Amino acid sequence: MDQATDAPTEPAGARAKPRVRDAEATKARILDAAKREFAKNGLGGARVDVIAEKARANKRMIYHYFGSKEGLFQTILENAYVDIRTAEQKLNLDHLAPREALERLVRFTWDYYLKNPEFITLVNSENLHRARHLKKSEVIKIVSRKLVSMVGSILERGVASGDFRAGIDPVQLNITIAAIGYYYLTNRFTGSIVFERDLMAKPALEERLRFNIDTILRLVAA
Amino acid sequence: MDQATDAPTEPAGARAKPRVRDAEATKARILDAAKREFAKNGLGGARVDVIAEKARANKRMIYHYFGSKEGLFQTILENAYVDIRTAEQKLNLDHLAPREALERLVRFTWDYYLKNPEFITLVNSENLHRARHLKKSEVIKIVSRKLVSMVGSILERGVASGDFRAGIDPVQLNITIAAIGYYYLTNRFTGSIVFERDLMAKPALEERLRFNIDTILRLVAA
DNA sequence: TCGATAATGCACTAACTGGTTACTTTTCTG
DNA sequence: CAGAAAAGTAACCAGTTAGTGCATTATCGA
Repeated sequence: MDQATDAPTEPAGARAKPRVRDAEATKARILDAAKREFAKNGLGGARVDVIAEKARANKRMIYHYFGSKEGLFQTILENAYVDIRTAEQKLNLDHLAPREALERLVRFTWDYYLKNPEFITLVNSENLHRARHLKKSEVIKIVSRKLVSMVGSILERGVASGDFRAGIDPVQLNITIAAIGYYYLTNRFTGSIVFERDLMAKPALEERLRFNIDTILRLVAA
Repeated sequence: MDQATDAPTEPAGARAKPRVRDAEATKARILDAAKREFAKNGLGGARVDVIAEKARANKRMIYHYFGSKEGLFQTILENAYVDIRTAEQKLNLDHLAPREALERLVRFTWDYYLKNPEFITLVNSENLHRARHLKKSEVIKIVSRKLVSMVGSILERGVASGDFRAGIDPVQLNITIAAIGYYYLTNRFTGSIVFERDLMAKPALEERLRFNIDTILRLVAA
């Protein structure tokens, strides 16, 4: 998706000819534009014409490559999940002390949501549609299992080292780690009104991250 | 909204004449139908014609009473917030021991989300629209302050009694209590796929509530 | 009982929406 | 270099959408 495809109008360094037509680049531009549009307006609110325009592509191309608006959404959603799960795996937490590993995971989850706000909105949109698209995906389950087992092994190591208490369900912990960051950020607009403070101000964000790390460490502490 | 208005075609007990025309009842039916539709499909996805039909009212009535689709949404959103905040105030937690009071609040929040799933979806929809409608509301701030001060006083009492540690921000605690329930329920569809278990099965719900109470009590414990 | 007012219904529209048909242009292969 | 295949375009379509103009009907106070 973010491969180094040349802009279609300028010549590449290696290739002599400028590719005026570049299927991969067009596809990538469509996916990028669509991710933004779906994130901004949801599946129902996003407009195919707008996506085509922002992708500097013809609407027909969207139907050529992705079949339908929903097909496009499904691709983007699947990519979004694979992206975050891949990034998590790269954290390499196995060689860290259990408490340190858990803190890193909480911090990563928070930072990822902050830097990729479209992930949250896409997931929200998918849940509004009762996970209709995700149901069809097989790759989701595979990458998700890795996350659960990752948290599971941190918990195990923590129990063995005496840092964590026993009997904690990795899935519940996983959900909680996601929840305390996700909720804060997805509801940042209503939250800022309800609590009468700018939840997205830098000090507020830093305070929340500290609070979240604290919450999780207290939750697992022996 | 849920006042005992007579169905427009049947005679009331006290009133002799059947009110063929009943502005309040029509309004109430529109609000009820709209709440369901907006919750099911979001602001963008909801259809005014469908709302009118389900409310057994003419579409013209919606524009007569609420001005626009967005005006209708705003009314429903405001009502939704007032409803939950009112229910919270009725909990009367002041005379309970701090730990007991906090557990009750976590339990109430969870139960409320479970019984009123449309609240979550309405809030999600409003955040997709950057709280455009909530911004215009004044009553929201008033009812929200009561919630924050309620949690604040539980915390104070807990610190005084030696049950809770000092220095916890009531707003952060509030957000966390909401988050651990809200996230689980709003993402129940994708969550059930990602974690390969039915998150809405009765034992799963009970387990989650127990886990959430535990999370909050450990978070505040001295 | 009458007339003002509020409630209601029908038919309409202008703009939009996802999706398609028919066509042109570029690229690649033998 | 021919011509097939792939990439790309513009105009269009049928169905939908929020919103309205206007006539009608019920209610209620005087």
